Parts: sequence; structure tokens; C-alpha cells
Amino acid sequence: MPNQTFFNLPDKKRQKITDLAILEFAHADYDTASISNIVKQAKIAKGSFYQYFADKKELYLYVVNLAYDQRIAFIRENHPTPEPRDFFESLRWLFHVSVQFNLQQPLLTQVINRAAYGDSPVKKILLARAQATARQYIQDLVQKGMAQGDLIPTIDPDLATFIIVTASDNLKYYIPQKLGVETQKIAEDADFELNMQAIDHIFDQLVQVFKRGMGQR
Amino acid sequence: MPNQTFFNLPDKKRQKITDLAILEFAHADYDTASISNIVKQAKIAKGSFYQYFADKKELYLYVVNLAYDQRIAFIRENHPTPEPRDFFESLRWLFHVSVQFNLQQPLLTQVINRAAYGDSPVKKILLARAQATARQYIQDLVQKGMAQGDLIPTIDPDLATFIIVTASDNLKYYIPQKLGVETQKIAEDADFELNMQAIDHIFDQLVQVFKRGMGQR
DNA sequence: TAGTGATATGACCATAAAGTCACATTTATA
DNA sequence: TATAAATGTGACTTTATGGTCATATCACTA
Repeated sequence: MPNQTFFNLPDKKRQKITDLAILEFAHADYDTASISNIVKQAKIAKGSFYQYFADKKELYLYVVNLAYDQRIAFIRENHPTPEPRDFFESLRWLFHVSVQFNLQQPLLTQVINRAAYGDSPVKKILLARAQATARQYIQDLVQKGMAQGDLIPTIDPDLATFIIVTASDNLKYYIPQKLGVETQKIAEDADFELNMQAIDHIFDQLVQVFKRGMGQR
Repeated sequence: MPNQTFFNLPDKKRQKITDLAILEFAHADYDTASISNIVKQAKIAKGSFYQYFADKKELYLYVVNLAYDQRIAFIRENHPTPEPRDFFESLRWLFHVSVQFNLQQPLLTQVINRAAYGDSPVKKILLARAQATARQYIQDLVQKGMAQGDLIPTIDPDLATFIIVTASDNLKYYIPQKLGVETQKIAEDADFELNMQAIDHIFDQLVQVFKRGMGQR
């Protein structure tokens, strides 16, 4: 956790530092990201920075946790109405809302992706953190789905979770490739609505396969 | 490509350098991996190294390509007999042989994984390379499978490929977690046979889901 | 044996990073 | 206003890297 001094800072200054840190860890992995660059951009002295954060690790953990928190909050805030009728409707909604977050918060998304795949001295802590968010959420959905009889009872819940989570995590590669657009560009693209329709169509197809593959009929 | 000088080296010396380079790029990402360390371990002078390789990039490309080549060769060498009857049997075999490679060549596997996810100045070249191997292989299988009527004709071949490739790529996380064993440990584990059975069982379940989800019935 | 091209060497350079610290400045308190 | 506590500062230290180069050594040929 950052020092209290950091939280005593004027909101604007604290936010500036935070934003620049997010930018830095979105654009470069842990080792390549540079504190020197952050303080230069933020126009604060190195020494000041080290009054707020004990070291690079502390800043990194702070930033990554921030990113995860925001994603969780976003998903919570956008809970679907009406309540989904079954497991696959829930899944369908989760895909949609996840992509919304990725589009609205590309930098935070980058930070999270790097945290999941990259090297860092705090990798183990972050893996645990990752488990606790998206994966746990889907795991709960699966459990509920099985209890409700939406899923075939013979499937291993862990396997079902695995298949869905990995597909979900990697949609970020598939969608741009399929659409022939860069992820970052989708949000600012003139054909935004068209693209969103295409994305939703992909989700429909994907959920269809899952339903066929492990849904009760 | 390395300089001719490198290939003129005595086999033993060249192999030593190659092995240590593989080790280095397996244990650290592009930026963190250290030429200084490689030459120290190999007991050669820095200057000698730079007579073989123009720069760090060249060594890295050489090592990664080596890893890909070996994996392709391994899969080719282990083509199943008798010929698989349908798409899902082929898939079943591909999973099996892929894991065999991962277990027998953990370092090369690490190098490939890092190449696929990490940052490096040659990322684009490597992405293209990755496309050309595992993904292309599965894409071809899917195409053949659809032509043979093994897969439902309504499914998007790209989507089918995507689902299978991502699941396949991420099995390396699921399997150890499910077995409660570290990947690197499986090969040396006393319960090796038992573990292999468990792994094959996972594959059976997975292929089952795919077959149900996108197979013709 | 003399000479020539290929190969080996490691001190050295430029660069950039994380982190420190003695000191300056601001803010709060009495 | 005077004192103390909290903040701010940036030059500096340490450490490591990728890459260079003048020089030494080797292996082969004539």
C-alpha cells in the first residue's frame, strides 16, 4: 500500500501520478516500465515519488489492483435486467459487458492482461488476484448453472469453467482479427455500431457452441 | 541468421551456446534475458558472441525459430497410426502429442510460450511464425473436418479454430492445476503413468465437449 | 618457416535504470 | 511570529546492460 502521504496529496496531483503510472504499465511490462519516466511526465522529483511508494513493486501492485477493482465494479454496475433465465444467458451478458469494459478502459485492460501473462516479482500475488475475479465469477455461474440443471450433470465443472474462461480471455485476439480492426480502434471507429453488432454476433455463435457442447437438452 | 562463423564452430561448443541461450530465454523474457550471462555461462568472450550474432534480436529469433522447428518436427514424427477416422480423433491425438512435447521439451515450450505472449522487438515476426504453426495446423484440420461433414456446416470455421486453439494453448494452466502438480514436475514424478492417464482423461472430456458442441450428429 | 585470413578476447563505452539522502521548502501548530 | 513536522527536491550512487574494438592467437597455405 502507498504511504499515507500519497493519499494526502491534492486529488488532481494524485490522479495525475496514478494515470501516468497506469499509462506506463499499460505500455510496457514490469521490467521495462520506468519510474524515472513516470516522475518526469508527472513533473515531480524522484525523491517525492519514493515518499509515496516504497518501491517499484508497491506502485505496480497498486496499479494492478486498481485495474482489477475497476473491472469488478464495472461488471457489478452493469448487471443485466431482467435477471438472466439460465446459465447461457448469463454467459452471453458477461461476454458483452466484458468487451464493453475493454473498449471503455483500454489502458486498464492492458494492465490486467500484462499482469496475467507477464513476469514480475509479484507474479504469484497477481495470479491469486486474477483467480479471485473473472475466473471465480464464471466458476460461480457454472456451479449455479449445474444446480439449476442448465448444464449436463456429467461435465466436470472445472473443465467447463476452464473452457469458458480461456475462450473469454482470448476473445481479445479473435475479435479484432475477425473484424479486421485493431482493438484500440474499435471505440473510435466510425462504424462503431456496425462493429458492435458483429461482435455480438460472434458472442451469439460462441455461446451457441457452448450450449450445444455442455447444455442440457 | 547467425554468422557462418557460428556454424563453423565445433559442434560441442555451438551446442553449448545454443543450449545456454535456450535456457536463458526460457527463464526470462526478452528484456530480462542477458547476453552477458550467456557468455559467462558458456565461458566465451563477449566479443566472440558478437562475431556469431549481430545482436540480441538475432540470437532471440534464432532460438525461438529453433523451438518452433523442433515442435513441428516432433508432431510430424508422431503422426498417428492408424490414420484418424474423423476430425475429433485427429484432435484427440494432437492434444496428446502436444503435451508429450511439452513434457519432453519443457525449455523449448517455455521459449515458445514467452514468444507468444511477451514483449520483444520482434513480436510481429514471431506472431506470424506462431500463426504458421499450431494455429495453421488446426485450421487445416477444421477445414478438412468440415469438408468431410464431421463438423456442423453452420459453424464459422474461424470460430471453431479459435475455440480449439485457445483451449489447447491454455491446457498448460489447467492440467497442473487439476492434477495438483507443477508442469515441470510431471515428467520426473514417480506417478508419471498415473498422471498421464489423468491427462488423457481430461483430453477425452474436452474432445467430448467439442464433439457435442460442433460435431455433426 | 613466413605470412595471411579467420577467430578469440576482455577491457571499455554509452546508457539507463532503481533507489538514496542531505538539504530546501511548505504547512500546521502553539 | 517562532518552532516543528511534513513534504518536496534532484544530484548522486550503484548496478547492469548491450554493444565495440584494438589487439592477440590460431590454423592453414605457399
